[in-house]
Amino acid sequence: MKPEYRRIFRAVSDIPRGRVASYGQVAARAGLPGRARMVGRVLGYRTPGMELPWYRVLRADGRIAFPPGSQGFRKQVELLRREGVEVREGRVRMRDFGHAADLDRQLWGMPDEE
DNA sequence: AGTATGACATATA
DNA sequence: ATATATGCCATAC
Repeated sequence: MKPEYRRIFRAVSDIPRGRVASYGQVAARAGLPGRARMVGRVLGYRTPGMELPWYRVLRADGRIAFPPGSQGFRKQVELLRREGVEVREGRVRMRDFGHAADLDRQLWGMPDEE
C-alpha cells in the first residue's frame, strides 16, 4: 500500500466523532494538499474489516458524495445520524472542522497559516 | 500516448 | 439555488 494511502486513512481516522470533514480538508490534513480526488478514490480502497469513519467525509458544501437514494448514500446518512449529526436532504451543516478557517482568513485577509 | 471518468474544489455567471 | 468552466490527480481503456 502506498504511503499516501496510509496518511489519508490516518487523517480520516482523526476526524472526531460527531463531526465531519470535506475531502479537500482531509487531503490537506494528510499532507496532500490539492489531492481531494485521491481521498475519494482511496476511500473506495478501504479494506473490509478495517475500522474507518469514512462516512464522516463529505463534499466541501456538506453534501454527501453518493447519488441520493443509493446504497452508500443511505448507509452514510444512517451512520452519521447514529453519531448525532443532523442530515437534511443528503447534506449536513459544516461545523468547526474545515470551512470556518477559510472564511475567517478571507474576511480578515490574513495570509495563509495553520 | 491520448482520452475519459470519478465518493473533488474553486470561481464565475 | 443551478450551471458551466478549470484545475487537479490516479486509474481504466
